[in-house]
Amino acid sequence: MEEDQTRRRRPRSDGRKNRERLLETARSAFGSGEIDIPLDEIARRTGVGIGTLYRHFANRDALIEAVYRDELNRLAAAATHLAGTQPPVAALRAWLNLFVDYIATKQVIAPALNSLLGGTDAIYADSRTVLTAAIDGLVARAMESGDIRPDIEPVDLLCALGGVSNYATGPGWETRAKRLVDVLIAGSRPEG
Amino acid sequence: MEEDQTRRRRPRSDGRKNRERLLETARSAFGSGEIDIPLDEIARRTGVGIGTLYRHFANRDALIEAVYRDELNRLAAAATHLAGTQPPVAALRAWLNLFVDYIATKQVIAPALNSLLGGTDAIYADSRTVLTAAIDGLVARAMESGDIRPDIEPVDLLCALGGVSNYATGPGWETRAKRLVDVLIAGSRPEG
DNA sequence: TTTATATACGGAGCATCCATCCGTTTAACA
DNA sequence: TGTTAAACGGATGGATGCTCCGTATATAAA
Repeated sequence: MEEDQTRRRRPRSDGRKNRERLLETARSAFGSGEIDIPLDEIARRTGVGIGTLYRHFANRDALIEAVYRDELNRLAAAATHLAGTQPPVAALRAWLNLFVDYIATKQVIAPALNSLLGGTDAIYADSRTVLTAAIDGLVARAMESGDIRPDIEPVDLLCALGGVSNYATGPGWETRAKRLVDVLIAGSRPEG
Repeated sequence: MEEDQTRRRRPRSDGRKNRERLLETARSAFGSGEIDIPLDEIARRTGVGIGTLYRHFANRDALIEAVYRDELNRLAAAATHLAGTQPPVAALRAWLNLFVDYIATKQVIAPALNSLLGGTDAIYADSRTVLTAAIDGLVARAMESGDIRPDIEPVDLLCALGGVSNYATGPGWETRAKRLVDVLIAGSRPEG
């Protein structure tokens, strides 16, 4: 009794629930610094089998992506809001600082930035679109107003900040990253 | 028959030779893009046992470090040379571009930048010293001449470039990194 | 309510890779 | 040439990612 492909059986309740519980376990583990926690351990803490984890998330990156998808969306929303309430350069600066804060609190995102900013991994395609759209919009606005050179590649600003976050660990990290925001913006102004 | 510790038996010829051959295999593999090649495979291609590889190199990072130690030294020497023959900012710019070239040709160095620029790994202590001394010297010179703000952390420039190299892959990569060199230098000039 | 079946579950098990250990071999030195 | 420190090699253990498939169950139809 094969129905039309478009009309599918409703997702099973236990499936949705386990997915949510896995996400919650991962979020908690990542948030407390256990960025290298084995996937088996996440499954164990959730109280499900490893097979269940893999049915919901194809691999580690997919899990990370799912954990941070919401927050990335919020970051993107902040860009829209800033663009509507602040002058171009101020908005860009504020958002870049937000980006630094975001990485600072979500350390697990740093390794994932690889796939997020530059990778070809299809898993991150959506999040990448969201993130690049945010920075592109802010930079484009600043270019139109003439405050930023027109030959800047917006994503490179994020790459640079990601580099400092990735390579420079330790206490002074955030300060250095925010100083780099200043340098980047100053260096992106039109010459002369 | 314990001699003085300072007078030791000469290193065995097969030992030195195998070490060199392992380095050569690794250099060749890394250079052709096989940056994730298993250590077993490097041993196999060299025609030695895995135990031999590990006697010469404590782990993967140690091997990478050995492969690139010479070239890092050459990069550092270039900094000294540039400092002696060019005005401060020109020297800094030229060296940062060299740094980009260096990463571009030795892609394996990108993952290793982690330990190199910011890690606490003792293996990289020497190379890190060499590299930071090079950039510190160039930046200090430009600060003295008043061409660069005094609050810049020199290594952060390398971190930023490393970020672009790490996250932004693909054909246009080098161009983007070199444009970032311009942005970084422009943004590092004194305000006003 | 009963039945049929798509969907989800669980975890044993395979594959990969890093790193160690230890019995055997060999080059250096007297 | 004999002694011995140094090097060899690969079996092995441990960690982790991911798959496979028999079992269980929620959902929808009868």
